[in-house]
Amino acid sequence: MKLFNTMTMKKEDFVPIQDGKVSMYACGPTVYNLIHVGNARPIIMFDVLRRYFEYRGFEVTFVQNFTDVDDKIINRANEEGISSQEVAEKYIAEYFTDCSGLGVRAATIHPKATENMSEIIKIVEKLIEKGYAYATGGDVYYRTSKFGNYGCLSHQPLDELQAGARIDVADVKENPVDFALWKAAKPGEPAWDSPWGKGRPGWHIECSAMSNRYLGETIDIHCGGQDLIFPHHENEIAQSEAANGCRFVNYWLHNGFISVDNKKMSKSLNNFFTVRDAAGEYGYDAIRMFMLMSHYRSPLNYSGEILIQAKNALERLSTAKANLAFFAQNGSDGAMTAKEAAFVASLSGFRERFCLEMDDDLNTADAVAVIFEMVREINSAVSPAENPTKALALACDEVFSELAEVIGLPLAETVEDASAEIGELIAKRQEARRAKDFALADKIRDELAAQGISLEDTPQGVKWKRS
RNA sequence: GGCGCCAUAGCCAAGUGGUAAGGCAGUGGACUGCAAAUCCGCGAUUCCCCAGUUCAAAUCUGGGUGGCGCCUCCA
Repeated sequence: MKLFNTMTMKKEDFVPIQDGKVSMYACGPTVYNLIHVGNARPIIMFDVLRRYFEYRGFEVTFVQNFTDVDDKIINRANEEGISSQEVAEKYIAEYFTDCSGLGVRAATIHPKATENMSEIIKIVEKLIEKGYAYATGGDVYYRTSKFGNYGCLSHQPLDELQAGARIDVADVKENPVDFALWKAAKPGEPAWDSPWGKGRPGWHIECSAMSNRYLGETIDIHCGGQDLIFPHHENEIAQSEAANGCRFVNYWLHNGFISVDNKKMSKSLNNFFTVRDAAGEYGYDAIRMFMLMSHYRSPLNYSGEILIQAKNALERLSTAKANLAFFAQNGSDGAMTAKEAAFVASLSGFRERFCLEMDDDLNTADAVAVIFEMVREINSAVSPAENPTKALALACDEVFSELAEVIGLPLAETVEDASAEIGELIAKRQEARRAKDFALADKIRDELAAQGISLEDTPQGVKWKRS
């Protein structure tokens, strides 16, 4: 499997540290708000990566943290007159609600910054001991000039960063690029005891601490959005590698941005759409499909129109799935015909192509295309005209479901039994059709449509579904 | 100023040297009482522009144009 590594700017063959195992760390949300569609991209795409590794037989340990102490959380808490912890708990719950809707599985471990204070303090102490950090007035800063590789991930030399860095008035830092590891407590803020007095961790140290604690000194994959490359991931490298004296991460993966009218979707530009709102209008499934239909590193422009396109595309796949479920129940009995068996055998070609695409830096756009091509053939083979066996429908569904599950394709659930009331209306309409009373038949169809139930007349009888 | 990304049909989007996947929308046909769904067919002589390398370029090189991102919290 090849993955594009931001560190080397190349697609590289993935070689795990331990055979058959993958350790992954993703920077999770700062929990002070509902997530927006841009935030959803890494959440969805790295969920796909994790699923694909598992599909290929790897045992994956996936850690995603919650940043539950931060300026923004504190501000929010002050606005609402509740504690930071209450804000964090509320938005962690909201986060899981959205993830669940998006078909994103919970990580193996979801650690919180506030539950890792002793780990954080330990690393800061180690950095001070080794000369990579200095304490001043209750704050602790990282000494970037001491870390020779600073800038390696963002491919920016330290002097260029210095030229561009903001310099605060009366800054206590040795170098404008130095960043806070520990911040002295201000009145009214949540604070923890430390060797430097009461305070709280800086913005970057928690990820180094939690990655180290739950996954070890060197991990296989660290992922996140491209905007985390600098400074967040750069700083994590500086912290972890200086503290441990070894490589921090083997593969750095970064997703492209979602934009709106070609401007990056972001909270600061206030041009964002929350996942909650977008899902309310188009459905969570449309959001996931929207992401799956392009490559994770490509820029992607968000619009209502494109979510509708994604929703319609998904509908085609759901219809196919429902068709298979129908024939699994209503197909003919007995073993598959020779022709059917040959068709089922041919489906393995789609599975192979799907894997080739996924192996190529997680090309979900092509993987989805492979599924569409497979579905077209399945629709031909498992159609009323072919009088398919139940066995064929089941065999096709097995392959289809297998591939759909790998990328978490959100397919609508299958046939449910019609309620007595609906069944009666369908029967009444069939009677009218037999009597050539099409006006009545159409009237009943319209009535059902008004209830969100659409009918299809097939040689095998009437099929219905909720639209 | 430094670093980097993007430009493919009406819309979305793969493809990074061998002659343009897939989806949405549209449209013609089959099927249907009519629909819906499905299936079959149709749509880029061409991949922002110009020059170059090559037997061969959307793909490589150079130069332009347009758009975006990071360098400050940000997925």
